[in-house]
Amino acid sequence: MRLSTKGRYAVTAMLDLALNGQDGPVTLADISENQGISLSYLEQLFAALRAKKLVRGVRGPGGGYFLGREADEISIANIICAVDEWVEFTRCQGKQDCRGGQRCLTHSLWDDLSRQIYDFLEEITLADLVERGRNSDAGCDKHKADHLVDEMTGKAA
Amino acid sequence: MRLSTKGRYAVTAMLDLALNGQDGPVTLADISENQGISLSYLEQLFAALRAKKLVRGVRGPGGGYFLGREADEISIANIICAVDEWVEFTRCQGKQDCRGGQRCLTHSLWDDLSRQIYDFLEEITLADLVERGRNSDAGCDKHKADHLVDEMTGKAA
DNA sequence: ATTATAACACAGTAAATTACTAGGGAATTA
DNA sequence: TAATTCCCTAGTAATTTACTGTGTTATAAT
Repeated sequence: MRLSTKGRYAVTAMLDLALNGQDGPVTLADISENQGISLSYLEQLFAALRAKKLVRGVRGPGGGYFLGREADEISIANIICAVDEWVEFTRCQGKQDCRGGQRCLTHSLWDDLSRQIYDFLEEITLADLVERGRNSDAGCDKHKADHLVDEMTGKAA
Repeated sequence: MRLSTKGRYAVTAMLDLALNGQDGPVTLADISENQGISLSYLEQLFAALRAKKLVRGVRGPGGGYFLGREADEISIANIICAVDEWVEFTRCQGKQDCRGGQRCLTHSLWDDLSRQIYDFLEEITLADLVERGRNSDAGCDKHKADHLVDEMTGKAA
């Protein structure tokens, strides 16, 4: 599993579609404006999403993008895998020697963990996130985010 | 949250420590050998792990590294955050305008998701993984199976 | 038909990150 | 004293990220 800012761009863009795609397609220009991502980079990301049928494009004036299927049928794992190109888990899988050594065990453990992370993200759909956003008054909870950052960086005791 | 091969290197290295650090310290040279990571790159990673007190170094002959605390007190999130340097979640946190617009909502949703992923990885400790490895006879079964398949299909001479 | 719109496509590129090499030092043990 | 191992810094090739630029094609409105 791989989770980077590129994956975040894809997820937020798809969220944008899920939120605004009810009445007509959403243009990449809109998403670019909303999310602060360059238009051409979005086109690159959407080429990958399109290839996995996660979005459907409509050309011409009044065109734009729709979700490729219902929001509750699109998992976060789907989105991230589409743009973040799956990386092989371990090195010893193919050629390498793996005669019951330490290396193989740690790699096997990593595979298990990686699988767990994937399963976790597979369970969360775009619809889940949208629904969650509706329930919490959310908006721009800056303090919550700050607190989270503090926790990560070990500043908060 | 950010999850890359760098994070994987750190986690597998820490697993190596957890598995082999029972009777004496483990040298980076050993880990380098076991995991197939360059020594100097490991030193770079361990500088970060050391800074977060996740490992403790012992110099001189017979030296090496110990876990900084018990394996059940070290979460996967701890490890990944140590080496993968936390990235800011959204762009609208500081300066940017955030007047309840679409942008802010999607970013807030991403924050929620990011939080969930963190909490998930915070719950899994090194000890959990080691324990899991002990229960499953694991080892190299997958590779044994692969080899079997290869034999069947005549790939292996 | 013409024109504007927007997806679609591809090439190039600056910046950042990854993973590594090189060359030392400092602490510790034999 | 010598070997070992952590520790530190600087440099760097390869890759990825994120973006710019320049188009072409499909469609809708005029």
